[in-house]
Amino acid sequence: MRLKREFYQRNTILVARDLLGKKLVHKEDGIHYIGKIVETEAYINTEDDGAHFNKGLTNRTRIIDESGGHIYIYNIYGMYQLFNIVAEKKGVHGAVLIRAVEPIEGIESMYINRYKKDFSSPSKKEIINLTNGPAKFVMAMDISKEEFYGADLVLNKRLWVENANDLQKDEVVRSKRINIDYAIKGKDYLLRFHIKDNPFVSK
DNA sequence: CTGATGATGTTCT
DNA sequence: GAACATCATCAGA
Repeated sequence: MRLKREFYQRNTILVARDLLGKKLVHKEDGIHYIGKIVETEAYINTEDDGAHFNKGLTNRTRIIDESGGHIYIYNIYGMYQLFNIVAEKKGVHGAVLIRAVEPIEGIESMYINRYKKDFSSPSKKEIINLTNGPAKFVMAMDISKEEFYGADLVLNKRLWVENANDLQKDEVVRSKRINIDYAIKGKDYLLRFHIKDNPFVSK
């Protein structure tokens, strides 16, 4: 079952935590990419200098105003795209960055997308490196800004999040977010969540 | 294994 | 013109 609107239209921090263990699905030309979400970060509001939208929306961030379940993808460092899920009700601003997934299905295609070579005798290191970072899994699962900026995970035919059983409380680790040293208010907020001991969590 | 560095271009000031 | 929610690669231990 895909997650419904109600899941996304909640407090951003709860959405970030509860996305752990759920499965991101992208269907494309007969290829079925599935990745289990193992690491997320919440970006909240005007009290959070780390959030792109803390001083109001711009053309880049306009979709954050939409209801929870929409997709916010943006370019970073000229060459990468990062994947976020909008949270909260329409008009309330919050988003969850997906930082890493564990490959479940479509691994062979992910391998070709990442390394541009045939899938034969891959090393364990190469498999871990497929999806253990926010730009890496986007490349592996062939998700693009052009195609999915503003898409709705509740309704979209080719991209959604599949429900899964809740994790045990002791499987979830909460910590500070990564690479937002520039944020004055928000740098030390504990808004990063990951699955304990999962090898695909980013370094 | 670790840490340092360069790539690269959109967005915002 | 600067900043940037990153990654691949390389040098050194």
